[in-house]
Amino acid sequence: MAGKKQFDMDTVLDAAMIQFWRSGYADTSLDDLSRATGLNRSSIYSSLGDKDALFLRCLDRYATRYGDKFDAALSCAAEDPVAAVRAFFDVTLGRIADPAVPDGCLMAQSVMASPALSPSVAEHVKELFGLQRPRLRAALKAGGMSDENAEDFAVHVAAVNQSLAVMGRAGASPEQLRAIVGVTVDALARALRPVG
Amino acid sequence: MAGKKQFDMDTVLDAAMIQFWRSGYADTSLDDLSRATGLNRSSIYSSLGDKDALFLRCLDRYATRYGDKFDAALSCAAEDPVAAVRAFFDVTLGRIADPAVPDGCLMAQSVMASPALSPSVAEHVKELFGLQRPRLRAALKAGGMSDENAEDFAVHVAAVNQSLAVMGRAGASPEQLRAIVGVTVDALARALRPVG
DNA sequence: CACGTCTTGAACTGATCAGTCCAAGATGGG
DNA sequence: CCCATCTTGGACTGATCAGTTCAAGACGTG
Repeated sequence: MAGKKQFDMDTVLDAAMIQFWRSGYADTSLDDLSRATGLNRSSIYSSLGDKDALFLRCLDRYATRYGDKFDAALSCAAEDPVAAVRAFFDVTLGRIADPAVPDGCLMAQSVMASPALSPSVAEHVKELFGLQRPRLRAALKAGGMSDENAEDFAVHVAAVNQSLAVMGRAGASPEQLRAIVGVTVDALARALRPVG
Repeated sequence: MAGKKQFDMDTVLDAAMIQFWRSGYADTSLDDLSRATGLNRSSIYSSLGDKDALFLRCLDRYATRYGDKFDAALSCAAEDPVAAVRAFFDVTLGRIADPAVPDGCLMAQSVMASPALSPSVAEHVKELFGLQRPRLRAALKAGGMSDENAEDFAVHVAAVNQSLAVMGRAGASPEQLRAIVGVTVDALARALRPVG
């Protein structure tokens, strides 16, 4: 049973991340994590640290995985900023539609639950959550938007993107989610047109 | 110490509601509720039922209180739908700015945490949460919007309104929250203008 | 003033929580 | 083949959870 690690770290971290994602920090017990990962409690502690440390690793994993996808979606912003934002939203819509992964958004629900988290974890959550806005602002400026408009649209798009997870968990249909982003994309296209 | 009720029901329900609102269902213990309301555990049980029953009463109280404010804000939609939606958002912005009341939104965070709630409570949360969209749709149609546009804007405005609570809890400034709604209000004004 | 009724406070129950500890045993180097 | 090393499983700890029970005692009625 021992002598060599009996598990694949990536598989285990994915399982833990999905567990936190589905149930949130407060409603995920170490028994849940043990069941989800297939690891015993002492293995979790010796390999991954305590619950807070594991949660932080899952948050970082989530932020990196989807952050990379968001960056890729926005990479064409200089040529076609509207298509870039559309692709940005598609990352979230695709994630919501993916049956292999829970509804909702680990970042959004962690932010909402932040008063119940330990202060250092709550701080980290807000930092990761705050990465979205500058990412969008840079893309919109690269797409030729004025500083002021880019600032406003960046925070608006970040807010709408985040709202998709909440609306999805509330039972909104894919069509309704598309309508939500449609209004924003139309407004962006209008704002980017040379003359108002 | 007894013979007559020692407390005011409205005061107690407000205190319980704010406790759930601040910390969420999972992270509010009966000891927390007892401390917040000033009532003993057995008084809570005899007067208000168990934790789920009390939570449902707090949800209804929240939905009614702010639902009435949203209705009042939208009451001028037939004459000036843009001003009505602006007033609608102002209800939420005012609530976020109110220091007497927690950040966030009891409905939004309960929806996000719904997989951890008992099924019947989760159902009720989604029902209450879903009241926002028809309210907005009716107002926009009264303001002269086409059925299709009213449908799309209703779900968009509901999503953006909900996102304000998340963004506020994540640390967004009042100016950023105003920028988020500004994009939506501008898009609405544009959509309502007689000729595109 | 006496008694039935009802609220209240505190102790209690069994379950579950995060975290610790240690013996059992598998592994790989010598 | 043997032994040091490390993972693993399961038992354990003390704290906290939701919910129950019951005696103490304050009120209103007669």
